[in-house]
Amino acid sequence: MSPFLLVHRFDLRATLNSGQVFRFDEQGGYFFLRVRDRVIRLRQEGPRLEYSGCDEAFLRDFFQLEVDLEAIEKELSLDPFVRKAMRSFPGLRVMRQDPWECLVCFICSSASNIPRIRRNIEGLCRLYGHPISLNGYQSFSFPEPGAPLEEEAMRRAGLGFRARYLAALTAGCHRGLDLSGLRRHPYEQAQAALMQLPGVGEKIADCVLLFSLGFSQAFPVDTWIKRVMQQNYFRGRKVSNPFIRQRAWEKFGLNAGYAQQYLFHYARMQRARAGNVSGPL
DNA sequence: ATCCAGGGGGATT
DNA sequence: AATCCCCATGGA
Repeated sequence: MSPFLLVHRFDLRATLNSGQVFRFDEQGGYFFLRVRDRVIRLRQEGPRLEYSGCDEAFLRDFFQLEVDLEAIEKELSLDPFVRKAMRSFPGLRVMRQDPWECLVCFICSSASNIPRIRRNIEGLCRLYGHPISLNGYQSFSFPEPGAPLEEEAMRRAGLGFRARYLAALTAGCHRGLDLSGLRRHPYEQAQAALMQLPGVGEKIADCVLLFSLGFSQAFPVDTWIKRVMQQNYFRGRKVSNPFIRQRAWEKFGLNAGYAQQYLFHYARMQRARAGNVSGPL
């Protein structure tokens, strides 16, 4: 019998499916999630979150279970559209991932789509990780920060032009960058530091800032968010990403990242209902 | 600021 | 089967 944790306002399925993580599967009623060098098995029934492969402290941190979503909803509910999105997925949480893993995964996500991102990341783990397993579920660990990522091998694994970025990331002087240390910097500085890395522009930097470094004001603008923002806050006009981010901060302030996550998931779920399950990221 | 390469997948014809 | 479309980054 696995241990369990009582959770409040947490929706495991919505959270995992909200585009923050790629390394998970559902099998036999369980989610199998891979984080760094371990497999974690999870199942939620109402407030009961059953887990194995990790401890309770890990889950509380990883899924940010202490964050008061009700307070965030109260603030964001001034906006009717975000309120609707929030109420559709009340337990969707912004996670706190390992910064290195998050960075590499989102470099892989560049100009791609979810099925391919997942394949590419699995390929990386197969190349540079080691076998890991839990309860018969087998997988590979995530490459360590010092792994000798090699462009040609990654190209053969289907990473495309992202292979060059990843190779440069480990080959260059970038290895000295203390990712976790960025947490203590102001948002703009942390973002600028990430954007110095190969293959990291504004959007991917914001993903890393929001999903792994605790910057709740980060507002990654991808095409889905762009569409939603233009429709709802610019009367359908085409506007540049800087304007979108500016409007997001005016409307959502430090909760912009949460607003982004609900809007993104809501938009994708609506699209899924219309027929297309796996959209671009 | 604007245009475009780049690469593979999905949708469309 | 050929063609169009998509997309974050980076460089012109």
